[in-house]
Amino acid sequence: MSVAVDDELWSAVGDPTRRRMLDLLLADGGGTATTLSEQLPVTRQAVAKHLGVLGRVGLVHGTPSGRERRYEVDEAQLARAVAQLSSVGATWDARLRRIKRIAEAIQRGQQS
Amino acid sequence: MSVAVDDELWSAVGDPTRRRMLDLLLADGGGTATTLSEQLPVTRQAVAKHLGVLGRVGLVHGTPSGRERRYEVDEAQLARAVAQLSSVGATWDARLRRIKRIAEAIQRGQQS
DNA sequence: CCAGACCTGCAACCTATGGTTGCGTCTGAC
DNA sequence: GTCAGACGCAACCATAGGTTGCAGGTCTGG
Repeated sequence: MSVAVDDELWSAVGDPTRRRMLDLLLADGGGTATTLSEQLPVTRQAVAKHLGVLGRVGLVHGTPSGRERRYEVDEAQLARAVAQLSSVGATWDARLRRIKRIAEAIQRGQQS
Repeated sequence: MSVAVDDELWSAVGDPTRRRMLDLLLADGGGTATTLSEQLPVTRQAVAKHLGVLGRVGLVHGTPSGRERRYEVDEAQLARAVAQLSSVGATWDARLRRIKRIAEAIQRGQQS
C-alpha cells in the first residue's frame, strides 16, 4: 500500500503554507510566529495554527524564550516525512514504468 | 523556492483519498466512480468529486462509455507530479544535510 | 517603578472543501 | 417496454484554513 500510516505527516506537509513555513524555518534556522508571518501572506494567527499542526505531528518544536516562543524544525521527523514522500513517488514511478513496458509490449505485438 | 508553481498539483495529490484513487486506477488500469467507491470507504459521490478535482489538474481523464464513464490516469501528468514531490523532498533533504554539516562543524569547534 | 510597546494565546466568525443523503435521468438488458 | 444500474445535480453538515478583535505576559525606556 505505502499509503496508509503516514496520512498525518502527509496532510501536515500537504498544505502549501505549512510547506513554506518549513522552508523558512530551515532557511533561517528557526523563528517565531511573528517573524514567519512577516514572510508569509497570512496573519500571525494563521501561522500559529499551522505551527500547532506541525507541532502535533512532531515536525517542529517550540520553546518559550522570554516574551517570544521560538520554533525549530525537528530534523529527524522531517527526514521521515521526506522518506515517505519519496516512497510514494517511487511507488507511482514504478507503476508508471510497468505500464509503459506493457504498452510497448502490446504495441510490438500489434505491429508484428 | 521550488514551492510555488505546483500548489495545484500538490493539493490534488495531497488528499489521502485522491492518492488512494490514483493508486487504484494505476493498479487496475482505470475504473469508474462506482468501482472506485466500492474499494474505498467513501460514497460514489465523494469519489466523483475527487475525480473532478483530479480531472481539473489533468491527472485523470474520463471518457463516457455507454452508461458508465471510465477514468484513466494521465501518465505524463502523474510523472510531473512525482517529479515535483521528489523535488521538494530533495530540497529539504539538502537543507537537512547542510544543517547537519554545520552542526558537526560547530561541535568539532567546541571540542577543540 | 511604572507605562507603553510587543509578542503571545484565546475566541468568534467566515469560507472552502471533503463527505453525506436524496432525487432525477439516461443507458443497457431482459 | 420495463426495470436495474450508473451517472449527475442539489441540499446539507463538519472540519480546516483564514481573518479580526481582545486579554494577558514580558521586556524596556523614562
